Amino acid sequence: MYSLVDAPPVAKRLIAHLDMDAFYASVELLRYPDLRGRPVVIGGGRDHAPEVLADGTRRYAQLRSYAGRGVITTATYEARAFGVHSGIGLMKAAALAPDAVLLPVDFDAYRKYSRLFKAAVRAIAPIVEDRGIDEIYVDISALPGAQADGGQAVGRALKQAVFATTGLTCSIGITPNKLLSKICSEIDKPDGLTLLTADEIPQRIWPLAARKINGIGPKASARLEALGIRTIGELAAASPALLLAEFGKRTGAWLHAAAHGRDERPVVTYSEPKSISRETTFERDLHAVRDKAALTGLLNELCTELAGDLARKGYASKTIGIKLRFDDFRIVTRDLTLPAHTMDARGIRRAAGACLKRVDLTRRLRLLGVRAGALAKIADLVGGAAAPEAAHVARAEEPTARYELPLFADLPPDD
DNA sequence: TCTGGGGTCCTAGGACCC
DNA sequence: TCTGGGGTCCTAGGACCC
Repeated sequence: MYSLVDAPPVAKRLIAHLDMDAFYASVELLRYPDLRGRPVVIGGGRDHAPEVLADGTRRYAQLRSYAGRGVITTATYEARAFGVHSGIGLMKAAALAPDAVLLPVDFDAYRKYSRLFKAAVRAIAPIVEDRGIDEIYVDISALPGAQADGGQAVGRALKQAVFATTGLTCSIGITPNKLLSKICSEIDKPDGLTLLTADEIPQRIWPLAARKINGIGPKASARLEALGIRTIGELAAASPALLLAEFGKRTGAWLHAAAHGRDERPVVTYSEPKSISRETTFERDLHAVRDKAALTGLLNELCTELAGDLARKGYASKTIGIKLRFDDFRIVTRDLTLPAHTMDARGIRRAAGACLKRVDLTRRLRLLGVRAGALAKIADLVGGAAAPEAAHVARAEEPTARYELPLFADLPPDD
């Protein structure tokens, strides 16, 4: 038998969630420091970049001058004071804050700063899980000194390193798991550092809205509200039987565990992509017959871009799908599993065309997308003995001469 | 003048096989 | 003739996240 008294202390998990503050907007402020302190929103197309005047000063586009279908990607905290936030349409935002500055999105710049801040973190704490361009989870359990102060010093060091490398602030939550850390990183935004232990859950987590739990979205929170459950504490107090009856076995059990702050998911440092896609919303709604040429051109473009993405990332796809959004916002998807993996624009285009034929295209379209799923690394496919499917890879060089493009045709006019 | 683009995961039914 | 089930793949839709 082991003696519990003599056993070495078991290291508790300490997980950090690091979230960059108003990331895109903050990157833009590095470039345009004269905008600091002003309401600024990022979004829309390419046509509202600042204009440099003869005297070297810049003239920025104002939100009131925007016309189009874009949404806000990020807003500075000054802009958020007007009630504008990510996700809302720029037209609607213009009504709320007409004088706010509007800047176009520049993903290349954001990706650059994303790489920089993640590298700064990894230099201190190598176990990092990517959660998109502006946030990460970090397992700091085994870092020197972390157990002694619950991660306080490590958290400060991470913030300091991120700021030193990028000039940007972030907010960090440090708790025993990802679920709680995600909640805590938001508590003291911007530039916050929030530590929480399991025994503090009732006082600090339970008063929060159930919607704060990552995974409870608008639908689930509405269903909870219908049950009289608004806070995480009320969710924790709800009978498991009720949750199971309302949400099913899996989701019901998860809701109960989450409300009690239980989450054993590890920090995952690498995962293979499951799908790669391209989609575009048109400037105006298009009709399959009347706008056939435009739609065909856009589809070809999307397929070509998708093939480029696959090639660049080194993947081939066995399941090609399309996504359509109609003028009434209804979304339809179709997909097709191929006999062999492909990475060829023509092969993708052919499969997308076959998918498209299975959709009623009477209504006008707002969005068109193409997706490549069931991915395999090209190296695994064409590689050595461990690649039984090698013979079935459709190469880009393969002739596809017989293929023609009968898309968006053979349809009755709608008016 | 509503509502982007790129993802993941889950559910559920039918086909097909054992 | 009826009854039974498990497992996997494919497809479509939906919730949710950044």
